[in-house]
Amino acid sequence: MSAAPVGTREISRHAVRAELARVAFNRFCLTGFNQVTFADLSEAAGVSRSTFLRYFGTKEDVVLFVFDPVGDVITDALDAERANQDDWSRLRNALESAVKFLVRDVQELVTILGLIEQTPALCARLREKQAEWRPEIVARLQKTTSSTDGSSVIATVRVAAALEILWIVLGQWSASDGQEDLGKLLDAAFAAFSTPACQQTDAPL
Amino acid sequence: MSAAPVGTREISRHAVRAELARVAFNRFCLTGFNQVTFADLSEAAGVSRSTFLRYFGTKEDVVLFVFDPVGDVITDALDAERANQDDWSRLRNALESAVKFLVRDVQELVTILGLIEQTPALCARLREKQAEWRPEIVARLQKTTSSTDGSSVIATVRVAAALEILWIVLGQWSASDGQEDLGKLLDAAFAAFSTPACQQTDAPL
DNA sequence: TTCGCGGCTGACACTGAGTATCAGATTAGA
DNA sequence: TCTAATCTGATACTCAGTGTCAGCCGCGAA
Repeated sequence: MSAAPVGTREISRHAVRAELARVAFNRFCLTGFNQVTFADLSEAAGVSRSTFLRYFGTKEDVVLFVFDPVGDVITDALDAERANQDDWSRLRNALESAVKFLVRDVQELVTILGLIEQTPALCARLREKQAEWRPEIVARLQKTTSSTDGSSVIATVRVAAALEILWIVLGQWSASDGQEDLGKLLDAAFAAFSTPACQQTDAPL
Repeated sequence: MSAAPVGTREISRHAVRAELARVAFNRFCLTGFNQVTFADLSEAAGVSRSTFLRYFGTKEDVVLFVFDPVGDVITDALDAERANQDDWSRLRNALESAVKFLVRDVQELVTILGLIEQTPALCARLREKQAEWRPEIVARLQKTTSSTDGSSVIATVRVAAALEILWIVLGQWSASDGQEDLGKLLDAAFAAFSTPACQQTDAPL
């Protein structure tokens, strides 16, 4: 599914990319995203500025390229779901797949999320990626649904809401230093739609 | 509430800003946002590049500054709501205030939304503004609520979902060239949360 | 009216992101 | 081993955005 490196060239490229990102990430955390230039990064990594820029189109991508597969992860998980569940359950479970994919090293993810949170440019770019994922996810959510309607406002809104939950939950989780259980956080977040929406805003939990 | 120009200096500044934006907007629509440079804009407007940049910090703001008051409009509308309504109703009505504020000239707004839609940089910046509004809106939504809980996941999710609806509805509306009724579109969008969330994704409408 | 002050303007210089090109080194694969 | 594709570093370029500075304009006080 997600760009399995097949040729030796691809393997090499993938490895170099990871190493460059690793070196750069330390600099970003140390000095701050905006303060670090491509000249700094290339020097620290021991390659030319040209080469560094060839691996990452923009400075934001140096940090955010790890999120690229998330869109596919969600759509695939949505397909794997048994279709006789309601939209919210399917989305919740798809989101669980997404966070499972992201949480390989807890400490690393917490650090990345912290860096993103305090850097508006990174937040913005991440939102862009999120917007790119949405159409495909909407299509998959509707595909297994009986009637395929042309105007899919409802599905679009639900997917958009679910993707918002993804970042809200990850924010909560990283604020707790990765201690809280992501499954429970997802449940608590989705409760915003299942609870009777009375003026009582708080979760029973 | 929203920056009423008081001194003569403020009035002048406001007027110049509007005129510069007007001239620039034509260029953007004609040539495309990314193709137009500040040099082009300043020449077209008859001022120096320095002056133009003093009125708008970034090229994105030349287009998007009209959305700046929306955050305040929503929070104010939320306060004005009778508190004995449920969260979704209050948010829906607050959003109606927002779209009413935005729709002064239908054709103009449709054009702006079209320009934004086909320019990733503008989408991203608009999302940033949206994220800036959120905390204050969440606070207002909870303020009039009986128990003020510290962890406000539910309220945050609901506000995030509502703000997503804002752009989804505006997108739908501008796709119909401003023909469709925004109130009905809002209702249809919020139905994503009120309908029983069965696998039937489509709106009864 | 004249003076002085604060803000506006244009000109200029500068940093840094991102694009494009090119010659030479390297490597995959026949 | 040979060839062609690819990678690399160097260089030059455009443009966004920041900062500075001297001159100008309008406004209030003397």
